[in-house]
Amino acid sequence: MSSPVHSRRDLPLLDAPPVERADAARNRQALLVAARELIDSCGVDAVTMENVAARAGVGKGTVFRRFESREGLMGAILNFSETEWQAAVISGPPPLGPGAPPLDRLLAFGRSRLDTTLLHADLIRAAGTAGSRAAAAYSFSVMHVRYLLAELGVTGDLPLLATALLSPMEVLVLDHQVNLDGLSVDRIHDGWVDLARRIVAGG
Amino acid sequence: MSSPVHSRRDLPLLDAPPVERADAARNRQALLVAARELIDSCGVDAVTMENVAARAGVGKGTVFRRFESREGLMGAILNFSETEWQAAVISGPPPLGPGAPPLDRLLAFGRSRLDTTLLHADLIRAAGTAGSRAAAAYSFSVMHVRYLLAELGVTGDLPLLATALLSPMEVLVLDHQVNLDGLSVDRIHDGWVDLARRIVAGG
DNA sequence: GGCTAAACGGACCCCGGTCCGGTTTCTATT
DNA sequence: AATAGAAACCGGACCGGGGTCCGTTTAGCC
Repeated sequence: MSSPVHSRRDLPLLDAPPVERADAARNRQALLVAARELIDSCGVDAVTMENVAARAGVGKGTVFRRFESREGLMGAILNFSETEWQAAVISGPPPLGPGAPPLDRLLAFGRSRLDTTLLHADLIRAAGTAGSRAAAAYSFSVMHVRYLLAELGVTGDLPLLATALLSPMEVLVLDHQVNLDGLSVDRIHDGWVDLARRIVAGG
Repeated sequence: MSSPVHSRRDLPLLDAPPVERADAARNRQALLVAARELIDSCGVDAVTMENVAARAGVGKGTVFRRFESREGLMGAILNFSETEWQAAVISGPPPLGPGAPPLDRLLAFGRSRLDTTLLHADLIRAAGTAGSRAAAAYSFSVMHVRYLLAELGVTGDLPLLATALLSPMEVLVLDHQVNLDGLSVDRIHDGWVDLARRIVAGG
């Protein structure tokens, strides 16, 4: 059935992606680069699956095989940008990073997340479900806020309280407030700080 | 230039919709009915602009002229369902309607909004921007919560606090919690009550 | 070099959205 | 009441883009 000697590929070791073929990996890179360039030069709307494919010199089918859907592609690009931010939260300088008191960290997190969301608004919107939530970014935020709340001695259903702090930062909500209600970013931020204060003070 | 006697149509009286022609109104009705039937029998996904048009016995262009877009059509249908709910909030029996203490009303509002959102989840999602927000439904909710908060003596940026209470009820958030995180509706509700408590207690 | 599993590509389908020439409704006028 | 004219409406051909499919090619392994 099989030889007594196994090459390294024989044990999947439970790695979810069972290794990607070289050409596949090359194309994935090329596609990400092509998409990024398109976004930078012509905006998110110019990112057509056919455009991206053509620019990367591959067929349309390949884009879908690598990224599942347009949203998936956007999600992948977004993830790249967000990783940087996550690093700043995990190991950057205080007060966003570790080293400052929990409350300072929480407030810094709020401001930072607010700015980042607005900065990537187009991308997040285009990434749909794979955008703010589901993707790594969201789980990470929940985890982090939850941790800070615990650190602050807040008791209760922490995951839900974290959601309460995070959901007002959803693109949809922010978009509405900024573009339709005409609220300033500063005011929104102040509101969020107040919300955090009330939640923390609640014990 | 014009006769000294004016028929009633001569003064627009600032009515936004300058009156709809009879056939147009008839088609609008027919289209709404057709769409509703399609949703009830085959689900939201079966609501194709062409399907709806065919079932209503009109051309595709007509659907777009009446409802602007698919999202617009969904929004129109949704609005219909939501009107009922709004009536219950404004003038229904307590504690949801008037007559109960503000806190009771607020909590009843939370539960009711939660259930309603989940009930119409498909529709709200399909209505996109015209769904939970922008549409009448959203502004109404903000206004109502704001009013109840004022009644409860809460001070601060009331519109933002209202948003803080409303944004955890967005379909996107709820969907994620229920379908991905596997949270029960009751737990989400309890969490919301706790959130309301903290916000009100904050003064 | 030969074999298999995976990747490739582009033709194809479906649906949302646009457009414009023909038709219907409404009002004013006789 | 009949009619003329214009504004509004109608329909369906048309377009672009997301997503699927399958016959063909290629990378990786023996």
